[in-house]
Amino acid sequence: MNSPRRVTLQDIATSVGLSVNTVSRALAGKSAVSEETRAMIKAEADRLGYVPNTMARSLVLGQAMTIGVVITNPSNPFYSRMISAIEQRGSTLGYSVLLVVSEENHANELRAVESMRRWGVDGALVVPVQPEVDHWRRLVAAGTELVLVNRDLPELDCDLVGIDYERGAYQATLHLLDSGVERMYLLEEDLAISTVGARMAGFDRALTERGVPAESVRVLRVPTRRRAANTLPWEPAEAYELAQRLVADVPPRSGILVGNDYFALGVYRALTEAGRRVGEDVSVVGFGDHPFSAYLDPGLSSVRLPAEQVGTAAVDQLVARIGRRGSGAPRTRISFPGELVVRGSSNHRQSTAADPGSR
Amino acid sequence: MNSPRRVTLQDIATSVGLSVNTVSRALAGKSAVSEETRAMIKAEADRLGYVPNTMARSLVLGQAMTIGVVITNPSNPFYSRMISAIEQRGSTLGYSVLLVVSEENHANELRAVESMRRWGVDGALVVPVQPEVDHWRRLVAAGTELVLVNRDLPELDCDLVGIDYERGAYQATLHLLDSGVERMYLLEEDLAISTVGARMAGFDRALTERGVPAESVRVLRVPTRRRAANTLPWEPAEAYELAQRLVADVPPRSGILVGNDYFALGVYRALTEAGRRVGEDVSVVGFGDHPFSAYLDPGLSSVRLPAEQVGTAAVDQLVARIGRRGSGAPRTRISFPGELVVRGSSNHRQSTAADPGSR
DNA sequence: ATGAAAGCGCTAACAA
DNA sequence: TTGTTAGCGCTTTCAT
Repeated sequence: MNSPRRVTLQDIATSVGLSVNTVSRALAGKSAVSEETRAMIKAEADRLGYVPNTMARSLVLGQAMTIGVVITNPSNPFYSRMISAIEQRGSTLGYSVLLVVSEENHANELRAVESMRRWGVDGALVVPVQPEVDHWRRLVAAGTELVLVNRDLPELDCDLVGIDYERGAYQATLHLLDSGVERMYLLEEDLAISTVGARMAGFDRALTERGVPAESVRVLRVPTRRRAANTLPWEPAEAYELAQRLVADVPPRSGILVGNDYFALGVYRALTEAGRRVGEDVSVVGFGDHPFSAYLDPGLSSVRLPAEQVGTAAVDQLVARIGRRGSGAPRTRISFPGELVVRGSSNHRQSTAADPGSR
Repeated sequence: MNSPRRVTLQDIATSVGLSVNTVSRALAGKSAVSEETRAMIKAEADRLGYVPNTMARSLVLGQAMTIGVVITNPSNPFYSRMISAIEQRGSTLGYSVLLVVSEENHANELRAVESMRRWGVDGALVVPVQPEVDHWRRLVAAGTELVLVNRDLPELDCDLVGIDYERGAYQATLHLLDSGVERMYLLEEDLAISTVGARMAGFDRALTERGVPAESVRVLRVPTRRRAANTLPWEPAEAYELAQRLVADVPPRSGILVGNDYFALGVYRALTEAGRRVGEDVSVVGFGDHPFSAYLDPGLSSVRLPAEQVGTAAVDQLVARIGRRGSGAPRTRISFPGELVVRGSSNHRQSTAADPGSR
């Protein structure tokens, strides 16, 4: 009933009548062991069910073989897909993943830093909550390699792997204007993060380029207060309420760009309830191409974000950093393009819904 | 530039001119230290920026202070919410989370077991992929406490924390029949997992209870093959294709119960394209109450699943087990009820959409 | 090719 | 109250 003590190198050594050292080298595939002894030792290790103790190994080697992952909100499909990719890529490279969820909460980030330091993780992949950087600096100062993911922290001098939101927003805005939109709205998250700024910049650039007058443009921030402990920070409900108030103002030939597809849900409902038809007199484009977006009616045009690529590249970047520990290599910034997927919500010319197979 | 070596107990000891042991006890809050020395040591620890080395601590204590979490697919909102809850609850109780993502893939589960054993995690929270249990047995035999989450493994004698899907399906089916449905369809995942079986059982129970003739009932399995590496295992696309073929057959006053809300997306589209109106001549009810479900048009009725409660309870159960290590306490099974949320998709009597605020 | 010894950073038993 | 010793399981000198 009671679980037997874990098998150690010592157990194997005793069993085969050799020293711990030899067993260690045999199992590690080092050279200085005769092939027959090695085979013998391996067989015995198997027989006893030996599993190396990572903690002991890490302690002596001084490397944890672990990367810390600090995510704000796994319920965001973008992050959940990223987590999968990170974990898979990490394990391929021999790293385990220590996960901390910040829930957009600073206190949890402090907790994360604490945890990373205690474990002595080799590096951390971080989606930061706030512009504040002190705690991250502390982590870096302690010798942990840090790679920011998706959100940038200008004050922090370290690698970033993310998305080119500026360009994504630029293209999406152009697309809306090209499809005949005359008035533009931008609904954005009310968070002080780089992604929002980038999208706003791209939005502005497109408008300027096309000479859209300022009075035809409105930027609105969707409150991100939480309704309850278990709700998403980006509630469609918030966008819905905001859009409800907006709807009366929104003339035909309007375009609404929203910072994430959840917001589009609220906008759809507000418009539908007001008797407006999305994709006909009002166009909507979102960000993220969430799993549901292709299946809304009409299908939601959205900027698809390559979450897996970001996750994989982030791990690669981090592991590369770990490899050349504290070499002071200049910081790298990788950004992947989003891909605008056009569907019925912004397709004035053709009124049919987009092919769902296209997602 | 180069990161300084980590501060150890030894460093503090040298600095204050005491032994490592005293420093250890002072910092651990043990009794046998005078209050002034303790204060002095603590101050020095702070000054030097001491952070305890968890690995060293775990190695000597023989407990990893870590729980392994094996999840099939974080992109499922149910699991992503659960992951958050698990991580938060775990950290409250002093446990870190080592995450492995199986992606519904057996090979990844084997990898997970390997990883858990190497790290010597104190316990693991597992959403199993397959009925096969050998590898889990191995993990348990190695002394790791195991709690199954959401999906049961009848052959494995260990704790389970999940959802009462049988009852959820039973109630959802009764609800459909009560709203005037005469023909019933069940679209289920094509996976050999307990949740599917439970929902089918609940479905059958309701039908039997109401005396619905067998010829008025059809159960269909939605293929779960993956279209590409980055797609969800539960593609709305699969449900869509299946529903397309089904639509011609589906008479008015039909009810469709689907195993998860993603499937409902495909069903909605198929019905809409065929000119059928969801919630009028065909009712649909899903499972999971995903974030988008309240915002579909009409709102999707769905059985809400308390993911956070499941996650929290699972951690509590696991930690309790860890506390009474190998005491051979009989296995526990906790299941939380789902809550049917009725919206426009199954509300024949009232044709208006449900209040979106209700989610 | 193999073994002995030392030590990673920490805690626990036992002395003093 | 404090210090000494030993050891968690492993790897890495340095001998042999």
